[in-house]
Order: sequence, then structure tokens, then C-alpha cells
Amino acid sequence: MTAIKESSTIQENKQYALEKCPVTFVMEKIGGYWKPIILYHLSTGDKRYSELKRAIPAVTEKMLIQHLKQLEADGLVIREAKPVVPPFVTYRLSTAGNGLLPIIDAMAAWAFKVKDGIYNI
Amino acid sequence: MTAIKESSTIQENKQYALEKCPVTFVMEKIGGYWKPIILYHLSTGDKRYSELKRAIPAVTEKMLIQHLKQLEADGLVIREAKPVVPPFVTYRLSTAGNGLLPIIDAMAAWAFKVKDGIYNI
DNA sequence: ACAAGTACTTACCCTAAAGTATGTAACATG
DNA sequence: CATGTTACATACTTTAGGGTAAGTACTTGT
Repeated sequence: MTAIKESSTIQENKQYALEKCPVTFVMEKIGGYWKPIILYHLSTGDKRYSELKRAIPAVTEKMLIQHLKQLEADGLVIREAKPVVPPFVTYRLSTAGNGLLPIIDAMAAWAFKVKDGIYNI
Repeated sequence: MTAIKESSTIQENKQYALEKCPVTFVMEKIGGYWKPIILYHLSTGDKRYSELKRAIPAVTEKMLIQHLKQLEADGLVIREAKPVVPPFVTYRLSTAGNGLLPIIDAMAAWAFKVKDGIYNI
């Protein structure tokens, strides 16, 4: 969680956009390079922290937990920690998180159409 | 179009994410605070530049054209300029741009569910 | 005694994206 | 002849986000 400065124009505009535009609201939740990838990996079942780390080798640990914490704070993923040593922590999608899957699917469908040249982009 | 530095880690990671994750690919296209709002406004029919400006008062002109140019470059919107003075320029969604609408709708649906408290976030 | 594994945390730096402010061409109108 | 309108462009600044590198606690294996 990076510190954000209150009352900068950019934050005010963000507020405006968030209220005006449901799409922006969603982008707030799943925006950030790694969040969609994390969500994708969690869509196939719950994962340990280290499993995610290995599944997404390019992500740094800082970014991984930072996004996981944010997703947790947003109520999209649920963290479960067993009180053992070494730690055993699993992450899984919440109901709201699962509700995102149709969006993810629609995005993937569009992306594949573009890549297959269905649209002449 | 902002100048980007080749071969920075962030750019390499972006590449990785773009290839691995179709969702990230889509986020690249519609990410940025104003793009979804612009797309939403264009979804109800073609609009003049000045109409968009008035429809989204909080956006600065720089951001508005910057995003419009980017959307145009990405093949999502089509720009049509009549060679008159004062200029008369309209923007509308391309086929690919229209293909985004199901995503936009799915996002809006999810956002409204969250706001209506359907999910207990 | 020491390395390894797990799940983090923290301090610092760098870049891309957004914002501010101002300027431009071309004509039409008062 | 000055002002307004439209659709931009461009130089400069700020900020949020991402990256680097290093450290922490607690236990098991060698």
C-alpha cells in the first residue's frame, strides 16, 4: 500500500471517475500489472503464497504481497493462515472475486479475437 | 503519446504480462482513467471532440486527445475530420471498439452488484 | 552452528502517466 | 481589426506505481 497524497488533482479526478464510471471502479480493483494475473491463477483454485510466486516468476515479492493485500482489503480474495512454522498461507477468491470471472472471460475472449485477427486491427 | 524508455525492467515486465495474460492486454487498451469513460460516451453514438469535452468536464484537453489518439492508434475508435473551418471532427467506435462493449457491460454489472451490496464487501 | 524454507516488511529509487499552462491555424462575425 | 470557435500541440511539473535490495521470525534438516 503506497502512501497517497490527499487532495491532489489526480486524486480528485479519480474520485470523479470512480463515481461517474462503473468501469473505472472495476479498473481500480483489478488494475495494476499483476492483479489480473493473480486473479487468473486463483481462478483455478486456492494457492499458497509460494505457489503464486513460482507460478508468476517475473513478479517481485513486494508487488505480489502488495497486490494480494490490496485484493484482500477489497474483499476479492480471502487469506487463510495456518498457525504453523514454517507459515502456511493460502489465498482464494471470495464470492465477489468469483463474480469478476465473467469479466475476465469477456476480456480474454476479446483479446483472442484481436490476436486471431477477427477485427482488422 | 508519451515517450517511453526502451529496456527498462518495467517495460520488460509489461511485455511479459502482455504475452502471458490476455486480461493485461485488454487493460493496456482501456486502462487510463479516462479511456473507459470516453468509450462509454462513444458507445451511445458518435461524438464531436467538443461534445466529449463537455460530456466529461473533469478531463483536461491534453488527456482527452492523448487518449483519443491512443484509442485511434489501437484501432478502437475512428476519427473523421471534415475539412472545414472551424474544424469538425467526430469520433466513433470501430468494430473492435464495439467488441469491447460486452466487457464494459460485464464490468458495470459487477460494479453495480458491489454497490448494491449483493456481495458483502 | 549454519543454511534453507516460508511469508512477509521496509527503505529507497526510477519511470510512466497524469496535470498545468500556454500556444497554434484558419476562418466567421461584430 | 479584434474576438471567438474548434481541434489540437507542446514544454514543464507532479504523483502514483512499480522495481531493487535487503532484512525479519521461527523452525527443520545436516
